[in-house]
Amino acid sequence: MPVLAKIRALSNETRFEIIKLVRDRELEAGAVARRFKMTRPAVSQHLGVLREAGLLRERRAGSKRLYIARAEAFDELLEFIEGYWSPRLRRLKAAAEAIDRSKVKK
Amino acid sequence: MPVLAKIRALSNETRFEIIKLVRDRELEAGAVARRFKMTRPAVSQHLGVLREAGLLRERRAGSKRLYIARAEAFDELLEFIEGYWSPRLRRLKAAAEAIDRSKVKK
DNA sequence: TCCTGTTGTTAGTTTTTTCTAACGTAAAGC
DNA sequence: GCTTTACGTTAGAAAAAACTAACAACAGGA
Repeated sequence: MPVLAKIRALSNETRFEIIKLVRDRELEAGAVARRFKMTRPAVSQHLGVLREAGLLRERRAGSKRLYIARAEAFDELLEFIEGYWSPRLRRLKAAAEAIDRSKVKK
Repeated sequence: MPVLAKIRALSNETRFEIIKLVRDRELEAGAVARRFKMTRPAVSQHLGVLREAGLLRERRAGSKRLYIARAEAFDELLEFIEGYWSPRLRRLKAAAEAIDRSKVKK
């Protein structure tokens, strides 16, 4: 599942809030829906988008469906940003050290 | 500048690619535009969205405009995800240790 | 079996985003 | 001053996303 799909899924305010709700506890679909002003089917679709992007894990218990954030997804996001950013940090650090060396030579 | 605005800005494929282009070097607007199939004004608008969200720094040099990724923005993104995720990790770790202790007692 | 509670799915509308085409601005070179 | 180069901005069309209303599925009792 590509990283961009995860970012896209998080880019909607409702979904962004849902993710906060299910960070460290399972919550049933209805309980999630009750937190928002919009209709329950609308929230259900948002849950579908988050699940499709791999950000949510769905578990069925009787007629209920329980949702919770998927650890792997957030690790992947973290690694992506670190991977994107750290090469630049290394480059800046190397540049700073090169400047230091030239100052010492003077 | 809120984190959600940054995520929204990154959620578009073109903008996602632009950010990669200007990670560790300044690039003029035209050079960025030439990399994409769409018209130059369209890319200019994308640059505007990224700048507005705080992901890009704009510098004027004569009639040219140079863009490069803003370090602070990505640090903020990194901190946000870490801040969102680490409490859960702590909780899971504590739970695992509690189980270990109960096993030892047995 | 019939009814209720819990949920997803689909059709269709509204809203938002993305794009192009045309125009405006400002610096640089002649 | 005139022209060219390098851009941004605006208006409006096209495409995508988000929503509601109506319907379908399915488990769990009475």
